[in-house]
Amino acid sequence: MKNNGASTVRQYPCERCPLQNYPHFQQHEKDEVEFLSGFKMGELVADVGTTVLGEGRSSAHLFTVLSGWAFRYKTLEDGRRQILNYVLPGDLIGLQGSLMKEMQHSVEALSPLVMCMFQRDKLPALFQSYPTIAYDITWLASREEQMLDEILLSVGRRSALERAAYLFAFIYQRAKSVGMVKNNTLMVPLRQQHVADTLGLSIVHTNKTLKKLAAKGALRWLDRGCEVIDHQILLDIAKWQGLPPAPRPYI
Amino acid sequence: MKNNGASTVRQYPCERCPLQNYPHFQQHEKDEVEFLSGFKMGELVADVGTTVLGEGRSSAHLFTVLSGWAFRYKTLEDGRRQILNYVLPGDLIGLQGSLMKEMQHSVEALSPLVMCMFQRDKLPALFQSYPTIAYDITWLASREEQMLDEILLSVGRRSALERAAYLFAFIYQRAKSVGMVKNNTLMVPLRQQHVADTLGLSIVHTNKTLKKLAAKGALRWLDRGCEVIDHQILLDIAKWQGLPPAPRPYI
DNA sequence: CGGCACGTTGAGCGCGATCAACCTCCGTGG
DNA sequence: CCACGGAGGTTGATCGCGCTCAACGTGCCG
Repeated sequence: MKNNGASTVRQYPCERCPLQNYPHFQQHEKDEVEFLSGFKMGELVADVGTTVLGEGRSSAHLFTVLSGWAFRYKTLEDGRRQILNYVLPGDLIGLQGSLMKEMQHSVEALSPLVMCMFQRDKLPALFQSYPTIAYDITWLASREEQMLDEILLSVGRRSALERAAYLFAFIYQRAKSVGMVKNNTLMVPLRQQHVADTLGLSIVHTNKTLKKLAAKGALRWLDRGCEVIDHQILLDIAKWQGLPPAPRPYI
Repeated sequence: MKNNGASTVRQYPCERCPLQNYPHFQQHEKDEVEFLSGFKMGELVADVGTTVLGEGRSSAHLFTVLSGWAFRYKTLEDGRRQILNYVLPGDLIGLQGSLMKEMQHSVEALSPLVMCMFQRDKLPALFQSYPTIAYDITWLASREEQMLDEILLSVGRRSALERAAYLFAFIYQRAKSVGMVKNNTLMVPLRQQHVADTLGLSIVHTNKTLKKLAAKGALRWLDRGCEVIDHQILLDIAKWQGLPPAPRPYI
């Protein structure tokens, strides 16, 4: 929950954007890259625990994550927290804050986070001059909505075990598409409290549910975070067929 | 769940779009209205129970609801259903299907539904020629995401009673902004099964929860659907401050 | 008239919450 | 160097919200 664990640098020019390396991502035309170079203000680096964007604040910026993990969440007045979704490389954050008056959710870093920072004011100009990029932004907003649909289905209608299995299967697939899976294994930098707040469960019951998943050989809980070992078991438990593999844009 | 309860007509020219009448909506410039006139293919009228858009199908169209109620939902393989959100006049449906390969959720009419139908193919042209409308579409997508965030928080972290109260307070506010509230009272055309599938509860428990809300004087359950009487009580029970009132676009 | 959709109510059960210890690890300060 | 405290994880006991089962009521439609 730190607020000052952030600093700005400029290390990656858009022509050598690290996101280019993933086959899942659609590449930009030369003129688009040029425009984006001007749209980009620099990079923001955030430590673990830093609140990148805060509910109620009006965000002056729009970000694309270049590397690292984060999560979006909301809280009720009495402190109950719901994690809405996780943020991985290539994901856009702060769009709501750029379009509406203010953010209605917060974003916190789960690992050291490198973000590409854009100027909110220039968004209308982007829509004017680069309709293909505007289309991509809309696509990304629509994808976020689609993910939320799935998550809501899960929280509303799956049992605790199914829900947990879905969560890790979902994260696994997304992480795989950005090269984070090594040897069919993925390290997920979550505390059990994060898992609980994602699934809408108590910590105690989350702990017991994770033990069951571990007993089935799907994952292993470690010192800090957990390791997804068997993706297929998770899919089976969650009765989920997985994400449709499709190329996706980024900005 | 009918599939054929739909027919097309063309009754409202865009210059006399019925949505113009609501002060909540931002009006279009003349040239935008002209373009939208060409983008619009006609109107689609659907009966109660008609599946307007189906999960897995690729939708050839994009719609704006002109009048009536509908809901978006997803189901698990074994039939468990989760209602994701409700669709009211001014809301856009089918955007996911227009941007991605296929729809990942279904939409069903809750009342006779009149929709303005647009051609999916022309969406890129819209982005090319009318960036302000493109911006509005992105705004609407972002608003849907924002609503889902709230709903997910509710399903994940609120008790049954709070959740039910939130649902009706939320619907009340949205309906009010499109002139559906008369005498501080709103008729909601839902069965208890819809409420249950929205809240992630069983029908039996939903029934008991609604009785409690009725006992507190917040609403009244009728033959077909229910009547929201006291909005403030709902807000109090849900511990919710309500939606920030803001002008919104439509297309 | 039967059949169906929808709502209502009570009984009992179980999933997941809460309470309460206790553990290990680790960073901090004496 | 150790003492201490806090964060995170583990485990058992008990509670209770919400589920399931079951029966019955009502109004509507064929």
